[in-house]
Amino acid sequence: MNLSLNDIRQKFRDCGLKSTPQRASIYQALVNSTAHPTAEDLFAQVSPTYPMLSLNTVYYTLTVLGAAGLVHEVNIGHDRARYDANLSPHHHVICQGCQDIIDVMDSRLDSLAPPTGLPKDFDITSYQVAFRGYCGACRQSQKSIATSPSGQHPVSSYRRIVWARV
Amino acid sequence: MNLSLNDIRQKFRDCGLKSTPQRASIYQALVNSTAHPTAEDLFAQVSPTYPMLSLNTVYYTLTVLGAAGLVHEVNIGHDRARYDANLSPHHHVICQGCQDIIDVMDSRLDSLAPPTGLPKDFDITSYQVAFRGYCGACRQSQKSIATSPSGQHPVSSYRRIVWARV
DNA sequence: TGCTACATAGTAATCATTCCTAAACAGGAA
DNA sequence: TTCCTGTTTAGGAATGATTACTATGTAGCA
Repeated sequence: MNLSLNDIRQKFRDCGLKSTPQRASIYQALVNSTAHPTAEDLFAQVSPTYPMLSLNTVYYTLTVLGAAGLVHEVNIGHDRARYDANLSPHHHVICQGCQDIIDVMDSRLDSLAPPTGLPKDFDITSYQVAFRGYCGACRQSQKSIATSPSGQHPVSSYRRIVWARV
Repeated sequence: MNLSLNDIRQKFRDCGLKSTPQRASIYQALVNSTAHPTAEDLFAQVSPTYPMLSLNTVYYTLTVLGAAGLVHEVNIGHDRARYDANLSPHHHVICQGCQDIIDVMDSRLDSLAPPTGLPKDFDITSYQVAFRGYCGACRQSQKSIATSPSGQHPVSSYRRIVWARV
């Protein structure tokens, strides 16, 4: 996207939000990213400019921006929250290896019929398609694990078994 | 579904899993539920029968069953993991009020075209549609908040602002 | 310029989940 | 049937993301 700080100040004003340097920087970092960063990612990105910045503030800012509708939380798992300032309708492709998220804007996905068999009084407000799979790099490393000479399945390391999320 | 403990023992054997009473009970509780319970829910459900059961065991069991492909994790947010033993292809409707999840089996959703604009070497293995909205009960309570005489927006309580997940 | 409510930062608390360890047990071998 | 071995279980401790609390700072309005 690439909004200037001035654009952002204006946007905040339009939404009735106070504009502070920290808040603007956090939002700018998010708007200018397509990587769906975590709170920690944003913190790391903005920290050099605002060394006193608290991770707490990042969380608070994301909450406020979320309530204002400027930011969405992206669900790819229960582990940690990732954020997105892309407000145009879109969907996601998630690599199950590196957990990278790629935006998908495919108009064919924008008009799915509401599902059948729901309780009558259920009110659908939005939907999203999450595609899962493996990016090129992760397919490579998968293959090398599958054919590794040891044949040792990585499951042995206690708990960290990864399975296909649904 | 309603599998007997014997069916389950057989299923475990087929998958090369040891069958223990705890494991079978946890799996049975999950298979017989459509509520997509959390680990804690399952723990609460099985605990009366096995008072010594540890929540730890529930997590370990879910991990093992997941690796065996008998169980899937359902993502509706980053907060806590919910589980599903329904292996037939299906999608979900999530109430943003009570966080209830309803299974949707609508064959029209089972053959979406792969999205355009992906890197060539990305390998899509599955996808899922998540519909969001509000169930009848939650629509009612929403309405009563919106028209409440105080007009107080619930945002005031510090951090717990809930916004539409994407 | 001064006031006031909201924002920030620091620290502490919370809570789901994972890790570690010793004891118990399932399932195959003798 | 009994024994052995590796897996499973339970308990307690640790981790890590997120939230809560609180004092101080500051944006934006009068």
